[in-house]
Amino acid sequence: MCASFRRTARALTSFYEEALRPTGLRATQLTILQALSRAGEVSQGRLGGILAMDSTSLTRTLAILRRRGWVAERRGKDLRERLLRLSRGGAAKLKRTTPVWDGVQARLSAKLGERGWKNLLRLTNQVTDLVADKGGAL
Amino acid sequence: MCASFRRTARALTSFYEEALRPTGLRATQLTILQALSRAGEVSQGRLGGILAMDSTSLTRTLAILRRRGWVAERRGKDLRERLLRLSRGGAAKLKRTTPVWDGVQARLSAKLGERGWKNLLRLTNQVTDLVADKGGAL
DNA sequence: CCTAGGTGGATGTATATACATCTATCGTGG
DNA sequence: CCACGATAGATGTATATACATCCACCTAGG
Repeated sequence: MCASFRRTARALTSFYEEALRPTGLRATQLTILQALSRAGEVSQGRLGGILAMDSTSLTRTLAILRRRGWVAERRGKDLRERLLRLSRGGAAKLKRTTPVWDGVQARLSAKLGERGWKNLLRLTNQVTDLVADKGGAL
Repeated sequence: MCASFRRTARALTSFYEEALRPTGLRATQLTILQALSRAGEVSQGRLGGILAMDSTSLTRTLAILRRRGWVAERRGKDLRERLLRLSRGGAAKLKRTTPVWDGVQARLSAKLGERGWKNLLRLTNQVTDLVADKGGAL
């Protein structure tokens, strides 16, 4: 099951990234911008929870996104925390990229069918919840 | 969809690797040994096709597996090709690891149900086939 | 106030993965 | 046989990702 999911994730990533290439955003980076757009200002740890990802893994990816000016961070009352949010430039980038992303999804959705698409999203989220303790749907 | 699959793949990988840790095999490495066990002697490019993975990405992972003595390679008639196969040590390692792997899968299968499990495998393979040109079910 | 244990991230290290590019080799038309 | 375009991997570079460990900071008990 793990191998099947990893394999499909590779295939899907390749499919999405081919379309996203002209935008200069990697699939993972777009995902983070989308998550921040929905979540508002969140700590790095909380973002890791949302993405079912080790929060320390985010340190490097976020460094890239900050360098490019798409993500801003500040200290909260708890000085250990990094509160992350989409910067103005990040919001603009996300807005410009969304049509491309919609296009890929539409092409895939056409192959899977509306019902298959929704079913698959539901199932993958269910599996994530089953094996990850912390949750918070993407 | 890409983000959902990547997210679930991360969660599943973490779930499997926690169980596999005592064996010293990473999930990806186990997958390659299993693939070689089923496929017999194959070229690197063919293995990449089976795993829906860029064949040049395999160069590094295979180097690790060869260093550990689990995978053997030889030149074929076509001197550009690397023909890969499970070494004797690799077969032994795979055999020792399989019970652990079975255990994880059983635990997950118990949560998903036999029917849900098979359904999910079928769907993921279907998606892979839809977005990847080359195939060959895992 | 002060200390002890806990928590949020940063950093070191290892693996996973892709793509562009390079090299060796292959097969074919001349 | 030979030059040329095609193919299999190797290599350079960048990102994605995890875990162990470290440091700073927090919180609660004394």
